[in-house]
Amino acid sequence: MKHDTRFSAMLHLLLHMADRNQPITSDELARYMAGNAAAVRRTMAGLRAAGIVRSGKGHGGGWTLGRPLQAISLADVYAALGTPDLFAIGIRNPAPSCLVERAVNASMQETLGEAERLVQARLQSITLASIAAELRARMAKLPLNPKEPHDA
Amino acid sequence: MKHDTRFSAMLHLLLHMADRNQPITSDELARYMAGNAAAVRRTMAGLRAAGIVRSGKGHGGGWTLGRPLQAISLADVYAALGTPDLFAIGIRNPAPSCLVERAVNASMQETLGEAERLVQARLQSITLASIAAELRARMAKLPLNPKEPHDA
DNA sequence: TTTCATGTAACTTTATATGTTACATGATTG
DNA sequence: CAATCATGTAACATATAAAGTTACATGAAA
Repeated sequence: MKHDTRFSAMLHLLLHMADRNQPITSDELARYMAGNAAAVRRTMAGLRAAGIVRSGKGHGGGWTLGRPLQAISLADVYAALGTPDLFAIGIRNPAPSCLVERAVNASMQETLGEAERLVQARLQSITLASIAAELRARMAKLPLNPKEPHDA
Repeated sequence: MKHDTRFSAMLHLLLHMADRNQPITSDELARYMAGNAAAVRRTMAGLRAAGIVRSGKGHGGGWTLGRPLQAISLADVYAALGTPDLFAIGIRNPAPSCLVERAVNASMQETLGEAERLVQARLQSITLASIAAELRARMAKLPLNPKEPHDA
């Protein structure tokens, strides 16, 4: 089954936007994710509606963050995308009259529901700032590069 | 995103097979799940390879359970289907050179991985016998009622 | 007024489960 | 043995949704 990669892509782009004081155009964002500018605008539209990003037209236009990284949880981003289906598997008939099938549905829904709540709780607890912090920690461990002094 | 309903469908069919001493034909199973006999055979093929079901040709042929309900965990069934993708969402680029994207991937994989382990543990702990037991408990609560037909 | 960039609609492409058709294989029964 | 039944499997069609693509209108900046 084909994956929905919008969530992953948006997180990536948001972090790049945070790294920049200037607005970034859809074209440049599309290059970051090896994708298409129209698709960027289409997907980002939900984030704009949620106040996560802002967009500007014309010269000097493009996309900027709508609020600081620590005020954007992964759950915010996920919800802004319309809360896409989390699972690739699902029940075949949601309202069967067959009691056997109802029992199967109940069992699956219990398990998947619990997993979904776990994911939701995790997404709420992680902000873009957390990921940025982890990113900085990783970069500190890399071999010397011109920008950073050596560390432990 | 379209759901993969094979897991749900197979659980349903397996429980019906347990209710019957006789083999059930693909045609009848297809009616249970409002589906197609060839699709039943195709999907059930994996379960047969795993020893969960047996099939017989010709007169009196059809599908029977390969072992008792308590010896079939939901994880067995899931694995027999080829361990289909659990999540509808995924990372856009599994091996990016961009460090930002790597950090995003790591974060998502951590969360989804944990949820997947939870689901896997649950599926291992639930057997078809557990579901059948819950089903019997539900039926005991119903008003007395002669047999009901199945729906489509 | 020219240029740049978004906003959005419409269409195409792609991937995958599922539906469908067809026929070979093999088992049972008369 | 021959007819019938049911699976085994291949091949192709369909449906759906993300993602790619194209086109053009809108609006802002220089």
